[in-house]
Amino acid sequence: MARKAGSHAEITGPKVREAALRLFAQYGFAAVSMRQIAREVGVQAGALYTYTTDKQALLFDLMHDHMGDVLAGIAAMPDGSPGERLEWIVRYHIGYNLTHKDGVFINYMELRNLEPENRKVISALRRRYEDAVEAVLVDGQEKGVFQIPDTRLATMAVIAMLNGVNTWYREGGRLSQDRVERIYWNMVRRAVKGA
Amino acid sequence: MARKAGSHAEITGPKVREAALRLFAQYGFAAVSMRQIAREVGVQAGALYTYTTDKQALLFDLMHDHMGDVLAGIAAMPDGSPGERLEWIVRYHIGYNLTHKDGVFINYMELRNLEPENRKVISALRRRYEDAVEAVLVDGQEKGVFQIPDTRLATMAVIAMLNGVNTWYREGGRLSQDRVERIYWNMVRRAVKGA
DNA sequence: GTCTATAGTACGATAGAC
DNA sequence: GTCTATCGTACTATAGAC
Repeated sequence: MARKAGSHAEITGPKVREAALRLFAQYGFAAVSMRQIAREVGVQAGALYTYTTDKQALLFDLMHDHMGDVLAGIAAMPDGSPGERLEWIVRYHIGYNLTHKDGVFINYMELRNLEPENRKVISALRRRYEDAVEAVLVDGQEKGVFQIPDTRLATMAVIAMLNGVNTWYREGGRLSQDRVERIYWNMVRRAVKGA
Repeated sequence: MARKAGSHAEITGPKVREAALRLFAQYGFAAVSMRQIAREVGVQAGALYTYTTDKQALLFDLMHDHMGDVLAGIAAMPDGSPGERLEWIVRYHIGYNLTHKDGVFINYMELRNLEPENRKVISALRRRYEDAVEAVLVDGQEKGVFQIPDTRLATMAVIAMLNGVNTWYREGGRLSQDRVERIYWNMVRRAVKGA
């Protein structure tokens, strides 16, 4: 116990990632120093480079893993009618975002701090998520249960609307998460149905 | 002409602000140095401090002026029915955002880089904008032309949806700005009306 | 109003000891 | 695997000359 130096690979690795995720989300990638991350973890700055080749790779790995998680989640969408699947997406998106605030925040704030090749990778993953949402809208449109003038715009509109929840929702606030999900589903449902 | 040093207060001041706005929007406040701004303007770094007390004040002034402009715009909303006013807001919001991309971007990305007191000021101005939008929803609700389960959530949902346009809209792309405004108004209209 | 020069600090990353 | 020490660089902001 309490030794100052030793081998802690299984513990330190995840701690570095957790600290970086939290600090990047709070202050922004450019504003956070490697020394600051190290202090949070409880090691010296040099020790971080056992776990990441450099600061850029640390950011990219966090964003990449986040998108993998998001995509695995939406791939598990149950079968059902277009309406049922769209409601599932609304709830999944809000629920996931509220339980992974830091990852969500970084993934849409720090794209510009990725080097071009890394940015391409993350953008492509994000695009896959958008396509999964749009596929449900297209299906509903073809089946005649949705009336959507432009499924691409509707996709972007729905995602932006749902992302907005993270900017104001506070646990223990005026509305429960379930109530928020219901209200948003109500608005989305009406927006994609005929007038 | 071509003198290296001289008095250019009327020219340099605005140039500093324009350069800072553009660079902060592109790379983020924390990632941009005063030297970088100076290089863009064509002066030495020290000369910037004639126009701003420090980097923080430069950011705050840009954000503050942006919000003043936004609020002056929405204060000029014409009279009309709730539906007419909401349509006006949709078009104003999209149009303003697309013609002031950098200011919009900074104002919602750089809040966390403001010192606490400055942040309070900007947050209060943003809140005034939200309140102006909500007032229209409340009016329509009271007049029975809107059916909205929660006007505050609907306000946040509408604003988030409209903000999303800036993330994907490209001039000369698939859709004209007017077409985008129509489609978004169509979705908003349906979202706030009864099913 | 702008310049040059600089004080004082912090940064990312690496080398070598343990 | 982590430490200490450090290289080379960059930063914000200020002082004083012009």
